Amino acid sequence: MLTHQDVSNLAGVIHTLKSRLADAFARRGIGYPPMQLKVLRMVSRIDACNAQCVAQTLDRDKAQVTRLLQELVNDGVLERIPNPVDKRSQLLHLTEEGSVLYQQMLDAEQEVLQELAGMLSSEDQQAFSELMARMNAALNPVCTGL
Amino acid sequence: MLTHQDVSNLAGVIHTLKSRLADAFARRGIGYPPMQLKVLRMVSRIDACNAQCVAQTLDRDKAQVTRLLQELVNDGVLERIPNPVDKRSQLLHLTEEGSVLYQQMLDAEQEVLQELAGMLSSEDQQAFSELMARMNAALNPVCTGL
DNA sequence: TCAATATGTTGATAATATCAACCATTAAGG
DNA sequence: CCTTAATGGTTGATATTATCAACATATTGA
Repeated sequence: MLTHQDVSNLAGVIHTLKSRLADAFARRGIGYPPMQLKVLRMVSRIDACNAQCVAQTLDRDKAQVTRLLQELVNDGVLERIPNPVDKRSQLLHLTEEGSVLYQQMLDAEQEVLQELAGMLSSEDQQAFSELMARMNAALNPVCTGL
Repeated sequence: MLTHQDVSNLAGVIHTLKSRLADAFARRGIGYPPMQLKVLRMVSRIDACNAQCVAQTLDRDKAQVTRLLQELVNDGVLERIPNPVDKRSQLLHLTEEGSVLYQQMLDAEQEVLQELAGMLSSEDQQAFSELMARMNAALNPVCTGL
């Protein structure tokens, strides 16, 4: 039986992790909010990634994604290159500056993950990992495995 | 070993559940966002609840909580009654109208929880429940058990 | 070709969150 | 007591995340 309490606990965990990630960004002088890490991760992992890919895999509105990408492009973190096979879209990729930033964000994230891992036995970590994969795959098939 | 993927999956689950809860609210004509369910739950569960209690148990900024409560009080969902032992704070409680609304929200939430539960074996549900309780207790000691 | 669809942008606005300044009350220590 | 610090709450300003509708352009498919 699942109860609201389980979901509240889940939300509480995310709430805390997000806030700690923002702190870890701030400590490193990273001037972006946590969402931009998700965006950069998609851009860096998806081959021939365009805005539509980002929106779909993150399950976010395309208008929101447009604006997130615009900020990163304006700042020189991402570049848009014309898509040879579709003039409507552009392919996204990290600039050199963007790669450095992305790595800093990953370091910050790693720090937070370590903290979290330190609170759980390795059995719990294992169970958590498998459960989340199953749950997310069931709820959100598009977003899995990136 | 915990990875970003685990946390991304966790976040994806919450993202989807929140959006489904908003839909379930809309289907019932509930004109409040999901956050207000959290607020009403705290008010209804905490004995002699004031704004400070809500802020602390939800781990939200007190300014945010002030505004959430204000909307509910203006709409007649909540009442503030003077706290006899502290003139700075007021005790919050649901009006009759508020109790009806709260129950509708719980019904909507139950609908979403059923959907989620339908995707998991009862072993997974059990494991999930225990794991979330442990993780949230570790990360966020104040918020547990409400 | 022409209609439907896909990609992306823009405008408007809602929902969630953070921070600092401030007021009134209470608590704590001299 | 009296002063100072801490607590509970409000307000203003702003950032972050999210949603919806309208639009422009390009692609696809009948």
